[in-house]
Amino acid sequence: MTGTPGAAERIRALFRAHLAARGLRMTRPRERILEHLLRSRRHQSLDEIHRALKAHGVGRATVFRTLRMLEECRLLGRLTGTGKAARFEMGAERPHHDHLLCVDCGRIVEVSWPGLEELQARGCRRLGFEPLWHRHEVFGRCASCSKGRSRHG
Amino acid sequence: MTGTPGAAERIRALFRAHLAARGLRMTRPRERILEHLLRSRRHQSLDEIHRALKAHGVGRATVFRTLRMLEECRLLGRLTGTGKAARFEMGAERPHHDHLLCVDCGRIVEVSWPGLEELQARGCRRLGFEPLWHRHEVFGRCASCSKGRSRHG
DNA sequence: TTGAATGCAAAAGATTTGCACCGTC
DNA sequence: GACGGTGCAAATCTTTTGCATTCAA
Repeated sequence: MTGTPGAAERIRALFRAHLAARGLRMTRPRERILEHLLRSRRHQSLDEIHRALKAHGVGRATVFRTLRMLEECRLLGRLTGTGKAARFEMGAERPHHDHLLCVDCGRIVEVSWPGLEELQARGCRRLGFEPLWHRHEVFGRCASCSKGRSRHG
Repeated sequence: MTGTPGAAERIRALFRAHLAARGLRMTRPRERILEHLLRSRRHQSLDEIHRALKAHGVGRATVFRTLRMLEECRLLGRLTGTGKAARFEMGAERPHHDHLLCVDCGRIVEVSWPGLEELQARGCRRLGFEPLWHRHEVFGRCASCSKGRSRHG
């Protein structure tokens, strides 16, 4: 689910390194959360992740705190979307990756626009702004919803 | 505070039209909220706007509902930022307008990158995605915070 | 006069923390 | 034993709604 093979290993390693670097431990619940994120579909909310794991005795607070950690080391990205609860996705560290969100059906399409990233980087540089990460969400209608609309008015 | 002179008139007119179009009324509180947004600094939270107007008897719910209306007719934009409460700004209808948010000092810089918008439009078109609006927030360090950092380590 | 609009207060949601107990080094 | 980790439940913070009353057309 994270694209290139080996990406998962890399993410596991990076998270372990992040933990080790500050004297923290890789525990069973943390492992479960990470594995769940690596194997299941993207863009889940905290609540969905918790529901999927509570049968294994993983608490909401632990999910919350683990997600925060993963965000801190930039392995996890957060989407605001149109709704209220934030949604998460692994692999936010890979570059050139934005989102198109369909306001009709809720579908989320991921896009890579390297030219755009470059432009952004250049623009920041010109202002002396040091970019760390970004959030780029385009709201609109996906191909099929757009089609359905123009047909029916 | 909205840039070009005449922009305020235009926004007032558009809001009135939006209300009229659905049989709603321009009332005193709504006017006050709109005027406040037009004259004061951008990027205020619902709470800040309410605090500024409650002395005039404008309630929190009214601010909330009016902001929602302004968002609906795309006269108001919403920033998610890093914190919890959303921040708002008038004039989101003008194109080519993104945000750089300094994670150290909280400063928000507005930028216009027409090339970027164009690239985005082209990319959407290629996918049959019909863009309606977007949110583009770059998190990082502004020039002065960045400078301070490299000096001190 | 009539239906929309308002402010208040409370509900509903989402996020975050305190704490007593558990597990690992 | 010390210290981090955990789940639960409660606290906090934000967003949203119900309702009796007021107001604009």
